Order: sequence, then structure tokens, then C-alpha cells
Amino acid sequence: MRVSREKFAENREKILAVAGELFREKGFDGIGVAEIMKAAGLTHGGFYGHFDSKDELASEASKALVARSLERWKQVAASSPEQPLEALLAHYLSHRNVVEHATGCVFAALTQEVSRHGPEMQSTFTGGLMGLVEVLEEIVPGETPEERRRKAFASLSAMVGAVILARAMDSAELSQEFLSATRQELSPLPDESNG
Amino acid sequence: MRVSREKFAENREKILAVAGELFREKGFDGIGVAEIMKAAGLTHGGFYGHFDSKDELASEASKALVARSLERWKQVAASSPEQPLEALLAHYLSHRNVVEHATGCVFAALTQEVSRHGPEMQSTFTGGLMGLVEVLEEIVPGETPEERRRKAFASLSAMVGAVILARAMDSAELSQEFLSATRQELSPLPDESNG
DNA sequence: ATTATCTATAGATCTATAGATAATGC
DNA sequence: ATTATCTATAGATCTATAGATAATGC
Repeated sequence: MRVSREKFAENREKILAVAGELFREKGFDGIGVAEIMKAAGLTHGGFYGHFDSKDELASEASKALVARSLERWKQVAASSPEQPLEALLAHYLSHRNVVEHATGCVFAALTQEVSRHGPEMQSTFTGGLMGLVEVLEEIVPGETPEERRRKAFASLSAMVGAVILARAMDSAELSQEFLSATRQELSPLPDESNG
Repeated sequence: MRVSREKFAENREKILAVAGELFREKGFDGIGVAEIMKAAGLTHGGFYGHFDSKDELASEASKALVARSLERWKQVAASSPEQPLEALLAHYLSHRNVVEHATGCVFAALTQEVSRHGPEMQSTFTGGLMGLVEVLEEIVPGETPEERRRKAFASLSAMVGAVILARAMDSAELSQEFLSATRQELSPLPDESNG
């Protein structure tokens, strides 16, 4: 049952995509190689032709997720040149990002596990988060570059923190309150449309 | 090798204490019952005389950690009646809370795993986090109760988020920048002593 | 002939339990 | 006699590998 060179590359991407969803949904320790391969439509044993180990898959999947997340932030900010911060807050602090773990923010899903893995993963997350800080530095209010950098770090903490805490709530109302409160506190504009 | 009724109760507390540290350090899925019992100075098999399952231990340990965390916040706020918010920020946004996972904040360590466990654990974390919101509501600046409640939710998001992101950094300088930036943004006082 | 995948399994680890052991406390 | 702990192990699950299988591509 061998497969073409092209199909081989497709299979690798499929494994990475499926792993990216399952890792975000269940955590690195909450899902096994066999189940990932099954979800990708392949057999367990075939995995080791694509990756040396589960750890390598976790690293590669994280890199892809972090890179895509940063791209998305840049797109969202660029798509609203007049209110980029408000667009980013609306995009990130959303109900969807609270309930859809498998396709939501990689940082809201996996950051607490990073320090328990190797330095390579820590480096990936550090780079990704600093990329988000750079996006924020250019769109947060502030007189000086120092003030904007400070606001960028603090805003990112609040945004990721709000989604993580919202996900831990057992009530949809309290989840929403974390999102709304953070959005209002971080936005310099008086809000008009707020749920 | 039976043990007195009193020693039995002590052993249970020892298991809970050790589990509380190991869960925070390695995650619920990152440590097994056998290793927890070994760290408590007991044998694997003895565990099931104290708890029905690992899940029950995780629930009980979480309850204890969350309750202790809330107590600590109240103490810290009460210990500085003139600047309770600054005291809490200094206490929480500390280098110690970034590097000492086993004894640090339970929310900074385990919140991302809560939604993957049962509703009982979600209820425990929801109650604990709402307790922290109530502490903050009374000490954050704001003209109206609504504004203070909003600031309490947003401040808690930023505080927990800052420690979680600081822990993912591969550089001590960047970790510190998350803490310092968040402290400055959340404190209404101009800071004098900042590292 | 090469190589991507599949089948089957080794070896380690994890939760949970059964039965034996030995000290407590009536 | 009761009961807290220990020894030993069952049964499930997990990572990783070895060898067989079968399609690709020179």
C-alpha cells in the first residue's frame, strides 16, 4: 500500500493538521500517537516514517500553529487600518475562541505545558509571543515607544489570560464577563456594541 | 505495618500536599499515582485506602489549593490597608511565582487543564476565581461598582495571564517584562521601585 | 530497487485491585 | 476483630520498532 511522493507530503501535512487540533483540544499528554494517526486516516506504525518521535511532532505542530497565529493577527490588524486594536480585540476575545479549543488560539490552549517540554518548544512560543507583542506595539495607544511596549506586554497578558480564565468557567455568563471586561479595559474607545 | 487512626489522617494530608505540588509542577497527566505515593513516603497500593481514584485526588487537591490561594489573597490585601492593590500586585507578579511552579499559583499552573476534566473541577476553579474577583472588586480604582467589577475581571485576567506567559519565556528578561508591564498598567500609583 | 505504509509486537508505564501482613483499639 | 498498609499483579494504554507488503519511479 505504498503511496506517491506527493501523497507522502500530503500525509505529513495531514498528520500535522490533525495533531494541531488534537493537541489543542486534549493537551500534549492527553492524546497518543495511535489516535492521532487514526484521526489522520493512517496506521499507528506509519507515523515513524514521518517523525522521529511524538516530541518532534509536538514541536513541529507547535511551530506551525504559532506561525499561523501570528499571521492571523497581522491580517486582522491590517484589515482595519482605522481601528486595528479594536479589530484584534473583537477577533481574539470572542465566544468562538472560548468554546472551540481545537481550532482556537494555540497560546490559550497549550502555554502552560510549554515549560514542561524542552527548550525548543519554549523557544517557539517565546518567538511567537514576541511577534504578537510587536503587532500590539504598533497599535496600542501611548506617547512614547516605551509606553507602547509596556502596554503591548500588559495587553497581551490580559487577552490570553481572559480566554484561559473564560475557558475554566462553568457558566457562559461569567466566561463572557471576562471577555467583555478585558475588551473594554484595553480599548481606548468607548464601546457601543457590547453584549 | 498498620498505622494509628491519627497517623492515617496525617498520611491523607501528606498525600494531598505532595499531590498539590506535583500536579502544579507536572500537570494532572504528567504524574502518576505511584510516584505521588512514593514522594509521600507510602506505597502505591496504599493509595486506594485514601481515595477512590486519581481523579478524586485531583479534585480534592485542587479544592485545597484553590481555597488556600484565596485565603492568601485576602491576607495580602488586608496586610496593606493603605495600598492593598499594590501589595497584591507585588505579591502575585513576582519572580518567585514564575519559577517556583510546585508552590506557585494553582491558577497559573493548572487552569488550562480544567476544561478537560469533569464539571466538579470546573466548579472548584470557577468558585476560586470568582473569590479573587471579589477581593479585587474592593481594591481596584473606579467610580461605580460596575466599573470596579469590570476592572476586577480585567485585572485578574492580566495578572494570571502575565505569569502564564512569563513562564513560557526562554529568557528571564522577557519574563520580567511581562510582570513589570502588567504591574505598572494595573497600578494607579506611579511606580518608584521597579526592577 | 526503492520506499511509504501496514501488521504485529516488544517493552515500559499507568490505574486499580486482590490478598497478605501487622499494628491498633475495643 | 478491625483496619491501614504492603506486595504482587491484572489489564489497559502508550511509545517505538521490526519485518512484511505493495505501489512508485528510475
